[in-house]
Amino acid sequence: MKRKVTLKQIAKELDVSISTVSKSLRNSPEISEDTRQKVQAFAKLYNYRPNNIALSLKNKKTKTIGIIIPEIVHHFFATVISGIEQVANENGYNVIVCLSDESFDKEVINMEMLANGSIDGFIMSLSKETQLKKDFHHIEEVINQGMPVVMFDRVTNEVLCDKVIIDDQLAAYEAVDFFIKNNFKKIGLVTTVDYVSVGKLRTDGYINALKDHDRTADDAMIVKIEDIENCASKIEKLLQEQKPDAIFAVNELFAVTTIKLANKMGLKVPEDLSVIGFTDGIISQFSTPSISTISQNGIKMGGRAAQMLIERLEMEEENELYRTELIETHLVERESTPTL
Amino acid sequence: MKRKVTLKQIAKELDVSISTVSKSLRNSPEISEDTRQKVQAFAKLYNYRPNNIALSLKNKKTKTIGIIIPEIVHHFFATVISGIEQVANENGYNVIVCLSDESFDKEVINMEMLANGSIDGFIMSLSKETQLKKDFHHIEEVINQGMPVVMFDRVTNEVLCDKVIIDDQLAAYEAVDFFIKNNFKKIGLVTTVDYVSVGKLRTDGYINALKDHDRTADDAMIVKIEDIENCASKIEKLLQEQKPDAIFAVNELFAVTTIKLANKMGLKVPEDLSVIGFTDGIISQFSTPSISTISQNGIKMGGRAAQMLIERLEMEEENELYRTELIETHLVERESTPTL
DNA sequence: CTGAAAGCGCTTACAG
DNA sequence: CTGAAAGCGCTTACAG
Repeated sequence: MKRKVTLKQIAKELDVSISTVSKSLRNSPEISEDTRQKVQAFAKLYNYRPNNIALSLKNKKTKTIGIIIPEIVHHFFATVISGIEQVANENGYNVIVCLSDESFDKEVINMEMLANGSIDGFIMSLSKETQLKKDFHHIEEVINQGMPVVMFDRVTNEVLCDKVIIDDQLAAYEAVDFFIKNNFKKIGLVTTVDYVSVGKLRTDGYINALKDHDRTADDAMIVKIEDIENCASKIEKLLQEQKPDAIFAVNELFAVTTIKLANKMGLKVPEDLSVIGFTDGIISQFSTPSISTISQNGIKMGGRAAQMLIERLEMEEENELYRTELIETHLVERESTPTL
Repeated sequence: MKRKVTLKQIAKELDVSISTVSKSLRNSPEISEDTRQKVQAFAKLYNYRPNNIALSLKNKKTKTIGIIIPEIVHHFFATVISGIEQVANENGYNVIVCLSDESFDKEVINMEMLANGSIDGFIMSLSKETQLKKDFHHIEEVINQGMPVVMFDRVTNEVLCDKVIIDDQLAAYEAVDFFIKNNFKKIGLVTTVDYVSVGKLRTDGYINALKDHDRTADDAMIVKIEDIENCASKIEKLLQEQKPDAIFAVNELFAVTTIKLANKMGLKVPEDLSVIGFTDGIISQFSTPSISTISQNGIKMGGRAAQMLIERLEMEEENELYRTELIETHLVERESTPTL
């Protein structure tokens, strides 16, 4: 076992000072060609690499980004991480990932843990519980300490910081508009409870689309789901009692569940019922029928979030001007909507 | 903006030494009740938190685990991370995630980056390219420097370290055995190229199961896929020319693709063709028909890997005795196999 | 051209 | 009971 070698050890072996070794390795012109070469050769031989932790302490920069997301076993969040990773790596940053499990307390604990010097800035998406409580002290505090935060997807207006989102309302509007333009009469909505920010926005988009076409949104056509585990009965009821000819679902899981339930009831998709989901994930692609959906490019979102954070980290002066970037979406037509 | 406060600042404010502050906060009995209280009150007021980086440098422990995986946009790996996270957090560790993107070079770079003091140990699964090249120097080196490594899923015998895997061969054997016992005659295999370790083992399991029942594995019944993008034609050919009544696929994607192709050819699953996949992921659960599969509990795998790593990190003396743990698997019967 | 000193933020053995 | 010193591994302004 050969432990990692330090400047100190090299200095001792070569009988020079630590400063000399350090400068030699950084190619300082202060040092004579001769010793520089000697030191570099030795360092190479022993495979010297500077200790990241020491550098972090010295520079007061860790070159690592903290990511806090509700869940990782969720295709969308996984793609976002992937996007962040890529841009981070290109810029010499690493990422440290913490999961809140949709819990406010875990979100707080994780943020505090990382905020104590482990990272340079955060990229995060709020947990459901945080959105419900509307308590953002932990985030405000971190920002107040001068640590930049970029929020994505599940964001809040109550915190001033950079954000990257899609236009959830518009995207939902377009999905419903598609149904209306194609002569669907009874358009149902399967959405989340209102405190989930993106769910609420998509619900608003649905309602607005109907309004703009002189239809009123009928509460009976709207199912709001709190807990994915127990969504079946509510959706079934909607299908049975209202007999919609189209359903807009605010995520993949709701969409695929709707299709499965429809199948069980003897309804064919898309012949008897058309379905549009949200988030172009693995389920939409591979289920049968494949599901038409609003694309939500997680890779791009993550990439933009990382760029925004890194820009802010490497900015000369502080800048109180925060941006909110929109990632464009579009409707991906697949088998769950008819080809017209 | 109130920057994070340090011991030094507290010491100055309170007109005591840094040592006194440090000891007070750690409740050292060396310090008088009086000053201890004073210091603690002040620290609380200013929300003092020790700097992780400074602690890491001092203790030569970062309390963070490095994870290197081929991809994160892959349900199985996401569940493993989730499992690691949980156990890590319970033990006061954070995780830093790097993706190799199936590339040898990225795997090497990421490992070197993290090995320079950023983490205490690795949990990793080999990239395809690494498995193809069979070059494990980067891993050997890290281990030689005294940094423990735990490999999971895609492992190699050529590196001595702790490992956590499933019995891929046995699991595949059981899937094929299920087919044989239920009187399927023409059992096809959709697998990866041989250099992917888990693919090869599953292929072996398939072959052994047939042999043990006095059947010979017919090469024409086996499709080995290099690149998921171009697998369709090969699978189609198998279905058309060999007319199998059952297919064992070594992952979800192969399984769902097989089913979709079969559907396109007018074959019904499970009536005309039974399919068993591998990895109990989101696709198997939500596709129509839902897919029978060998479960592969990623949460548990990740959890065990984290436990093994943490145990080794917190062990008193070095221990050259490495363990390989098996996570049990079982066949999850769903709609893609007939209920008998 | 080389090296001693100070410092990043902390801990702890030791002196007073 | 308190504090100065040394040290984790590094960098850099400064002295010689």
